[in-house]
Amino acid sequence: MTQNNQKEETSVTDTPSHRSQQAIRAQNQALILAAAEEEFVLQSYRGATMQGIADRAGLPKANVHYYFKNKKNLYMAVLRSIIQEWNEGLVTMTVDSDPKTVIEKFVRTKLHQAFVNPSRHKLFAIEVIGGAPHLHEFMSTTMKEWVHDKAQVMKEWHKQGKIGITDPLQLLILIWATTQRYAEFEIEIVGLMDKTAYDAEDEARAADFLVPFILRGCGLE
Amino acid sequence: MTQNNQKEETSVTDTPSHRSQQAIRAQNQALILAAAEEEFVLQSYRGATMQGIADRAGLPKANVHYYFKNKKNLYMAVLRSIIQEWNEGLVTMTVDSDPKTVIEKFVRTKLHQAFVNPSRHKLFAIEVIGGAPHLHEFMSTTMKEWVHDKAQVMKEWHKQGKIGITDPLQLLILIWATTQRYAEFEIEIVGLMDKTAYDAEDEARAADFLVPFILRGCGLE
DNA sequence: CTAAAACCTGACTAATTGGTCAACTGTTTT
DNA sequence: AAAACAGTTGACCAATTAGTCAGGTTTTAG
Repeated sequence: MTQNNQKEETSVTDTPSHRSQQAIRAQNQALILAAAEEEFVLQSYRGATMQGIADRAGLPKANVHYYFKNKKNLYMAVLRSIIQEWNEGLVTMTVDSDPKTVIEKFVRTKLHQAFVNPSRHKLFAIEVIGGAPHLHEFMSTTMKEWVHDKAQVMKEWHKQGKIGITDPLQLLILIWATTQRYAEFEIEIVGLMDKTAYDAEDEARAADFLVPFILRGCGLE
Repeated sequence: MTQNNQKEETSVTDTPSHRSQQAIRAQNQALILAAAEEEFVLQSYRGATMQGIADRAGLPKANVHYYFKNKKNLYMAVLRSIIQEWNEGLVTMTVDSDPKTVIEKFVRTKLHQAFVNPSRHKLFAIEVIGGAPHLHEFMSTTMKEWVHDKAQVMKEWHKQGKIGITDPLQLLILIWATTQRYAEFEIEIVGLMDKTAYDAEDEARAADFLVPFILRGCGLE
């Protein structure tokens, strides 16, 4: 498509002639962020075009620039919303918690996030695979603290004989890998299942496999 | 960098004044493929530039076009070499095999490949995450056949009570996810270990964790 | 030795695309 | 009501980059 600033489709809800500027801002920003998320996943940073994002959002390109100064800015905004979700998926885990309960909850939470919002996980993965140039700060602060904290707890569990894992970091890596995989490799997995998209039971099927598998792996149950 | 066709660095081995055309072709193609692999991983398809690949290979851009007609062609050539490695990592697995031995071998092989050649795994992952537009054929033929074949074997194992897994596809997904993760998320994992690169023992550490964990998960040992 | 074939490359071009801007419309405030 | 402010947008520009090509050099075959 050539540089073409046509507005092809007004937003889903037919726009009333009077909208508060608050509402306009919020709606348009959300619209653009969602469009950008999809576009960045599909085309990755350099491949995504501002025009493409604008088209997907149903807005002219110049309007996208009005809300997000430039491409990098928009990309960072998308990443920020992903990090926010990551923070919400955290499970409370103390020395006194029951390992089995906590691990099961953690696996189910992460798996649910993966099925509900695969695009975000894909984008996060692409960023990390490409060297995480925009996530260094997050990974070396928030994430590292959380990991070290939880590793400490799990080491204590092991000392108390509650769990058969000596290297908690490896376990965290495994849990992330196995849960997020369903989002990241959606196309492959769905293809191997001879479908074109996950159906309603696939999350449950994955959970029913993963939870007992991981608990057995940890020497629980 | 502006469009600049300078040759900055002759290839590693000081070029003898006489080289057979066979040798020239082989060496340059290999040089370009390796450079392209790195560049495509770091910048992803659209972000990678022919100039960047040429620079990395130490050749002028026009020379890259001489060996690989165009960018897509070069990208496909890189993918083809990745698929080739995938095919080499296959483990023979029949109904009469010992599940424990086979699974351990499979995990170790995949893990080794991940540590030895992380770039390829990263590129493969980026391709799949982005919807596998160039891998459809491979995934719907070679890969699918292999998976269905192995799933059949594992189902038979389960029937004979040799293994505690009812859904072999889920197990394959888990093994791929956990082994390849060390390549794909190298930066994250290395960062969480407070290093800048894997050291000599990291592959062994991962194997020592993964192999028993997965075997326990399968109800073996 | 010579002609053909293969290889090499600097300079150029056409297309794409991030970003700007000035003029405009609609909303809020006083 | 009218000034000030926020949102909208088509048209434009400068930078980047895939791909071409003509004329060169080196290797090979006869």
